[in-house]
Amino acid sequence: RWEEERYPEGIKWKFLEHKGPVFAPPYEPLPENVKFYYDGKVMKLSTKAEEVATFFAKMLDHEYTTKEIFRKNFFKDWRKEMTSEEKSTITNLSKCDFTHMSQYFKAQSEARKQMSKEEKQKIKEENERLLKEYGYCVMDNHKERIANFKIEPPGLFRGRGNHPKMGMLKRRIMPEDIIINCSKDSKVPSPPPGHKWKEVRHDNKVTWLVSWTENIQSSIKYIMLNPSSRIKGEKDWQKYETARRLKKCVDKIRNQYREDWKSKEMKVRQRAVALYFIDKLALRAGNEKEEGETADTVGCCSLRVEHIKLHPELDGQEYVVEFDFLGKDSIRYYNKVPVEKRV
DNA sequence: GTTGACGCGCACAC
DNA sequence: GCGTCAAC
Repeated sequence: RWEEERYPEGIKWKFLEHKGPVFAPPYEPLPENVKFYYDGKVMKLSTKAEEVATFFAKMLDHEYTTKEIFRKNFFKDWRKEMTSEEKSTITNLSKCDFTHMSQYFKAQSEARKQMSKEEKQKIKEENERLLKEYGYCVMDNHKERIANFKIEPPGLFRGRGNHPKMGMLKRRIMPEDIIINCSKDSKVPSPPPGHKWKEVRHDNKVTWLVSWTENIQSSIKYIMLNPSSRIKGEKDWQKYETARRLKKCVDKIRNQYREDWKSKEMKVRQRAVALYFIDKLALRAGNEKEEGETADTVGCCSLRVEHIKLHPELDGQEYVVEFDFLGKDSIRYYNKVPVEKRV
């Protein structure tokens, strides 16, 4: 049907109406009998400092709370949430004892498992109510399922692999952070009482309903539609169309890069070798990354000398390239590949 | 050079 | 959460 009623170039929809996001539940302070200890002594934390402390307490069993970078980043961000009094007392993370808090959360999760049928049913019904109210939108005469209408609660950033920002505080997203996208002729969702949206825009050249900027990488997060939606299905179909078009010209591309290996220009030869490896090994392209902002991972075009060994001969094979690098998600790629001499 | 808008897949809790 | 790619 997307072939029947296609939009002009770049237009994604004509009408869009939705109820906005569901925010993370507010922080509930710990019961008085759950204690935090500093340097062996009980210490009552302010609500803000306590909330961030609970994030750490919930992760206590994970290995990364022992990692230097994680602890350093966490402590720095935690201190920002403290009162000046707390700040002057709590100066060493190693003197902080979260074990009682941790035990409390374990007991809570046990209690949740032991909930009665009625209590579980109540939660289920509440979830269904939220889904019914916020889980759908109307896009061009169709009611569509939204993929992620709940905004993630605050917590500690982990990241994959050896991430320089692990342990940093992912702050709570507020209505004031939120950009609402909908059509001019739709009913604009209302922010929670006493709050305002950052912005309401009407951009039908994009598919998202809600966006905000996350504080770790300053990257934009979106609320978008479910794969069952027209907009996602159409895009998915186009992707396979691209693959089918590639099938028609892949032989030509392969011949071309083999020709380019012989070029006088080094740039052209390099590009041709990169393309060859992407083709042969299905490597990712490998964009440049900002050092210190992300884990040190690479793809084909960002490989460095230390990731490659060239063997004129190895295990009875000639011209072997040995790859050893951390790729996407810091997953190790290790491979020994015999190639043509010219490569 | 930077950033906005996506698609993908793993880990984890339920 | 992490990558790509095109638009800015």
